[in-house]
Amino acid sequence: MAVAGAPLSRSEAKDLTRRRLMRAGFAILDAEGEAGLTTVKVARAAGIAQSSFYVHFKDRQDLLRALGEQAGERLREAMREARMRSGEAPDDRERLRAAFRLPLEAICRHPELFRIGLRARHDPASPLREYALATAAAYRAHFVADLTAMGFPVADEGDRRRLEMIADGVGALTNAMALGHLEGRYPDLEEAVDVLVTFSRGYLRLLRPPRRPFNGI
Amino acid sequence: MAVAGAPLSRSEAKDLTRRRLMRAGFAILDAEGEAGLTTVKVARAAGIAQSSFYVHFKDRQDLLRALGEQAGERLREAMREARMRSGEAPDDRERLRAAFRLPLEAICRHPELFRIGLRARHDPASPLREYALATAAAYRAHFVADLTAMGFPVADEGDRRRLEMIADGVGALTNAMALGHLEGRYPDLEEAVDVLVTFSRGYLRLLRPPRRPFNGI
DNA sequence: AATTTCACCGATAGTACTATCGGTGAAAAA
DNA sequence: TTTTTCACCGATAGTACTATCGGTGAAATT
Repeated sequence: MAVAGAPLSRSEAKDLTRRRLMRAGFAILDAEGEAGLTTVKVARAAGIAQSSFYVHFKDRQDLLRALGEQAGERLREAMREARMRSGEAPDDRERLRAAFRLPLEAICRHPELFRIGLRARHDPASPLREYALATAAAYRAHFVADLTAMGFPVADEGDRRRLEMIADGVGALTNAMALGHLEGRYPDLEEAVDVLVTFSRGYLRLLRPPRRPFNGI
Repeated sequence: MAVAGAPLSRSEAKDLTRRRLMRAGFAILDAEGEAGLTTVKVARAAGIAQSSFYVHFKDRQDLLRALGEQAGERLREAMREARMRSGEAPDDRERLRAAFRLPLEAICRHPELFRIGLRARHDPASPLREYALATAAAYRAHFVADLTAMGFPVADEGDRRRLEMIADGVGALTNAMALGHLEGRYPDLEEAVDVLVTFSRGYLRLLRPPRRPFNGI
């Protein structure tokens, strides 16, 4: 807690208020869904008048847009970092587990962003939808890159599509395991990693010898 | 088209109107999401006055409840039927493919119910949520039963949970493939079946010899 | 034939929210 | 010090929707 009232400049104070609005927006979105996010609620939660909301955002849609953008950025950043770190594992077996564990941990570190994205992805009316789809696409691209680096055959259009489908499947599996963990059904994250490894044995049979050093899945 | 005005009894006419409201409700829910479903729109689409909506449903929530219930019933029924039919295949290989193909086809026969359920499942404020969760649970139970029948080891609590997790994963994979197909990314459903078979090779290694005749996955 | 029932209608009260406007005081600029 | 800027406020017009009410006519019942 602050010792005394900090001497904030005007722009610093405004920035702080905006951040409070964003934080309140995420909390409401997670707890009550998109329909529950009103200018009245978000302003009250941030400690300002409803009308002052419009000092920071053009309208309600503008806030949703900003929330979607930030959520997408943060999740992609977390996923990117997880991918970087999966290369640090000592051996192939641990590297494979890390390639599954780190994204799961990244998701569990931001459960509200994950849930919000999952919801928005399927809602045709959501302004957040485009960001949710972009995040899902980035996730898929991440797995496609990993599998390609590991020597997954991509000779023709059919191979290419199969690769996309498998990457899509790995994403869906990861989401399902993360959701089960967040909902308390799968208390041990390591068991979730086990299951992902089990499924992966199916498609890893398709690999050719790697072209360049193993860097992920 | 009807040759002339059918001589409907009063209760038949009322039933018809109610069905029109339900049909309109599904269409709006699919196209615009839950927030887009208003008594004004659904009544207009069904060709009655907004106030007459309340002759058929207690309130807006009551309609959503009825829609959720019916969507869940229909999807579960379609899935149950698919499961029955997967036993008809000539050999083990075809039986496995049928166990993946038939649920996919069942989903693709009711794309709007599938999308509505997918959305509601993640929305904390949705009255449809309970039905979506029930459908997902039934789906999981279906796969659990199949795997158990095939000889999946269930010695302790850990085995049991792993089985649940794998069933959960198979459901997530099926949904992902169905969604990709409905969105036009995976035009050939047979390729989606291929991918599901590929993933299944991972967990089928865990099987013990089947206790009773193969009846599914 | 007389009476009752009821699906439907238009009108409207009530509610919740969005977005705008003019005013205020303290920070920032002059 | 004087002037300007601007984040914030309360008030409120406007919008969209929910749910109720009394009335109506044709079907159903008597």
